[in-house]
This record gives sequence, structure tokens and C-alpha cells, in this order.
Amino acid sequence: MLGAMDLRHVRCFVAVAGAGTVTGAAHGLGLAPASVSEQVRRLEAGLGVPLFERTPRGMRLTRHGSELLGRAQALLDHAEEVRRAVTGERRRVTVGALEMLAATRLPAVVRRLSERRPDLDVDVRSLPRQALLAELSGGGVDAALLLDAGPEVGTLGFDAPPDLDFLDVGEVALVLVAAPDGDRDPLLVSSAGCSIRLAADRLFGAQAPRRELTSVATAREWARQGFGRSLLPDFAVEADLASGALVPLGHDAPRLALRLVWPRGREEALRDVLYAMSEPRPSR
Amino acid sequence: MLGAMDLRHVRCFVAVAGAGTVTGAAHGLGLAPASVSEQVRRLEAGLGVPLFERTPRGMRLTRHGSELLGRAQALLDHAEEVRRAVTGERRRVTVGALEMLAATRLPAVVRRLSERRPDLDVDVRSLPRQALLAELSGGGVDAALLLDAGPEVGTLGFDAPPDLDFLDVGEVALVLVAAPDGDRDPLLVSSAGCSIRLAADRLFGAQAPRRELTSVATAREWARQGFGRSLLPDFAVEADLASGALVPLGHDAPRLALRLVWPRGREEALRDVLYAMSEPRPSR
DNA sequence: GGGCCGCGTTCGGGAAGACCGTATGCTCGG
DNA sequence: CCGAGCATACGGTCTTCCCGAACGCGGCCC
Repeated sequence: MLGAMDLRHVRCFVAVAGAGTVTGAAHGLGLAPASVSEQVRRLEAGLGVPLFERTPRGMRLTRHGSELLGRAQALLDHAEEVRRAVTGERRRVTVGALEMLAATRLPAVVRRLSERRPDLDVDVRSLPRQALLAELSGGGVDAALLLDAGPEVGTLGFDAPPDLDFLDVGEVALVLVAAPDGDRDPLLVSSAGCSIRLAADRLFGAQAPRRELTSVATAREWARQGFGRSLLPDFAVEADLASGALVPLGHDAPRLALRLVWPRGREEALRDVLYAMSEPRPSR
Repeated sequence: MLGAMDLRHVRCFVAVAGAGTVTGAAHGLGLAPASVSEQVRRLEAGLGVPLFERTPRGMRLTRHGSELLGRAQALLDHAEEVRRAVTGERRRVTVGALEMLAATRLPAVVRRLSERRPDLDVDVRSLPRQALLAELSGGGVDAALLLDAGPEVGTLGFDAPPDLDFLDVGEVALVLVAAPDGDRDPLLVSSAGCSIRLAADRLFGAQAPRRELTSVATAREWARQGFGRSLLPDFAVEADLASGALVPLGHDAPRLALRLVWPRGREEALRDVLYAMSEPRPSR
């Protein structure tokens, strides 16, 4: 029969649309690029409609492809939901987060989720941001918790794939701190790419004398020892502020959003989960 | 990947569940029984759950199978809907009806449908009742128009598959008629299996002297020529009553329901269509 | 401008699966 | 006790899946 739409083809299509390249999608699917390319072409043949424009830089969705993407995602989710319902298999949700957040802020979010949806198995993966965003598109994680700011994903200063949707589920305050009698310069920053570093760049530009260190923890340590000031997240300096090891330097402390990000088009399947993660607990 | 649910398997499963036998499903699918059997077993293996109890008389759904059936139908309909949305293909609905109704009462129903849903292509198939019911289960027709009575499908006196749902969209009055100066006996009835005949049997039982003829039209002709009385549907005798060729014999004329029947579990995909067929027209 | 890299695709081949026709075992109804 | 109807096992053909390797293409950098 013509146009029978094999789900295998649809899975490949979604992966390619998400990754933007056949190669990337093949990686995510654990297949060879040749196979993925064939599946996509077979889907196009079955539908009788071109889904991608082939460019030497990747695959761009055609009008028909865009039409299909959301529905294809929903269809795959539907199939998954049917399978779960019949096998009685528990639903498994994978949420990723930046390492820093996985250790500090994610537990509260996951606890909220587990309390409100005890039927869910929640996996946690801790990844650097770019890997996180890649896994989001590739389906390795269902949702990701990261730091950001502004009205869209990436406003903080990183490149995000399009077609991501988000919800802010909390705030992180940044505090400019130094040792009570330590130096005020240079500005101690973590390595490029770190969310806190991006925030520091946005706040101070490039003109302030800076010293780049490997991590937030290192920057805090150097500040504590009096080698400069540093812009650090509240949860990293609470103890030191309380003990007096660090003091705030009264500066317009910008707040970052604790942002839950997921691939647009999967609202249907994720809505209840996202809701359970973002809402305040019913009691208390 | 395990448990990936091929839609091909699901199609076979639904067909088998509908037909009750692998052989019947294979017929409907245009496949060999061996192939269908294999697909179903593969689906069961993929889900890790038995879907049927095998008996020498056919296949009976297990608990898991029943769980799956409705969802599987919905999933297939979803896939179809996605395909249509992307290809821009018009939706095609096949409605079947008893021959008698296809000629007399179906046009009004189809007109109603076409006016309210001009985006639909409506096919009409005219079949005897048992073939109609078989096609309903097999998917050859999406909905069927037939005559029935009472609170469930088949109450009029025929065997209907379970898992059919229905909506009464009109009535057919039965009139006991004879020629003005013709004989009153015997009771002229159409051949066994005809809906009108079933109604006559229910009304008069087997005790009345009867003469069996091949069709409703024949029975009417014999009555017109004075060879007995006959229980006939209103649309078949309107002209003769008006002209005086036949006269009503004042009897508690039972009314039959003009009944729209469809496979339970496809409401999701058919709801709008059924609604458009059953509602009175918005204007007038 | 000439390598060079990453892209999608083509090609040949091996393995899995779809499908067929036939044969077998099973249980009913006659 | 036999035949009808059922699901299934078996052997075979053809399609599809998937791979690794090679090809053609367009940017990019020295």
C-alpha cells in the first residue's frame, strides 16, 4: 500500500529535522547516515511530498516538512503512550541539567515532580550546555534545566537551536563578592561558556580586568583567598556570606532565570510533566 | 530497538481483533493468513504481552488485547490524519447502506454530509446486510446505514458483531397495505434476511399464512395486484397510497430506526463526520 | 587557489523481515 | 468417524534495513 507511513521513517524524519543534518541525526539514532538518508527519502516517496531541501550544509525543512514536524512528534509520542499503556511499563522521563544546577537546584525540582507524579521514573543527566541542547533535539533528554535570561532561549549569550520552548521555574541571584580585606581586581571569572561567565560578560563587558579560571568553584576559592572579586550565584556563596568569608560588594545584581527548556512540539506529551515540575507544591 | 511498535503490526492486530479470526482479517487485508499470524505474533513479542487467546474457532482478545484495541484504532487514525494533513489529500469517507436504503434514504444523508463538510469525499457502497457488517469490521466502510429497532444493534433480528456503536438518524414507518378490493391473505413477505421481513416476522410471528417473495418490490407488486397484504416501508408505497392502488389496513404500524452504525473505538476519527450526517441542516 | 573538511548521497552486500503456498495439528458439528 | 474451519510451522522469494566505503558538492583556511 502506498503512503502507509512507517513509524521508523517518521522517527528518522524527526531526528533529522531536530539535528538539522543527516549525520547528526544518525549519531543520535545510532544508525549510519546512509540508512537515515534512505529512510527519509522513503518517507518522502511514501507521502509524495518533499520534506527537506538538501544543502551542502545540512537539511532544511520545506513547507511540507514544517507541517509534518509537530504532528510527527505528536504521533510518535502517541505511539509511545499506547505502548506504555498496554505493557504497563512505567513512564520514564529524562531531565538534564547543567552540572552546577544538577547538584544544587535540580533536586528540589525533581522532588516536586516525584511527589506529584509518583507514577513517573525520573532520570537525571548532568551535561554541559551545548551537549544538553544537542540531547534535547536528539531526544536524549526530555527537558533540560539551565540558566538563562531574557525573553527567549539563548538571550544570556549562547546559541540555542530554534524550536525550543521554555518555562522559568525559579530564579538565581548573582552576587558580586570578594574577601573582606582582599583585592577588588581582577574580576575572577569561570571559563568561557559557563552561564555565570556569560552573565558576567553581559554585566561588565570586556573592559574590566579579568582573570579566567576553570570553574565557578575555583573562582569562589580565589575570591575567598583575596585574589579579586567575582560574580557568583547565590547558592554557591550562601555559606561564605554567612560565615563572613566573603562579603557582597553592593552591585546591581542581575537575576538569572532557572529555565526549564524542551523541544517545541512535544507539549502534548510533556505538558503534565512540565506542569508538575514548575508548579509550587500544593501544600505549604 | 525493542518494542518499537510497527504500524504494520498494529494494522494486522486491529483487523484480527475486528474479524475475530486470522483468516478473516487476512481476507480483509489482502494478505495470506500466515503473514497476518506472523505480524500479530511479532507485535506480541515486541510488546512482551499476549494479545490473543488462540482457540480452534478463532482469536479472542486477552485483557491486554482489549486494552490495546481502542488505542490502536486511535493511533492508526492519528497516523492517517497526519498523512492527510501533510499531503493535502482530501479525506475520503466510505458509507455503506442496504441496497434499498442506498436508493431511497441515503441521498438525503449524504447530501447533508456534503453540504456541511465540503472538504470530504464521500463514497457510497451498497451491500446486503451481512456484507455491510463484515465491511464495517474490516474497514471497507467507515459507517453503515441500515434498518434496525430497539436499544442495540441487531435487535431487529440479525446477528451483529459486538463493538458496534450507532446513532438513529431517522425513522421508517411500516405500513400494512393491500389492494382496495384484493385478498387480505396471505401475508406477502420478502425473502429471509431482508430487514422488512424481519420486522414482519417480529410483528406477526410465524402463524399468519405467508407467501415468500424475492424482494420488497415484488411483494408490493403482488399486493397491488390483489394477491394478499404486505408490510411495506413508507418510501416504497407512498406513490401507490396516493394513487389509491394500495390502501392502508390500519394496523399498529411499527417504526424502524434508520440507524447509522460504526465500529466502536473510532469515534475519535469519525465524530465530526457522524455529527454532520446526523444533525439537521443548520438553515431551514 | 588548492587542499580539506563536513555535508548528503550512491553503491554493493549481508541480514532481517514481509509475504506466499502448502502442510500440519487442533476442535468442533454432523 | 469424517470433514470444515481454524491457527500455525515450514521452506522459499522478494523487499527493506542497515552497514561501510566511495563519490560529488560547497564552503573554509592557509
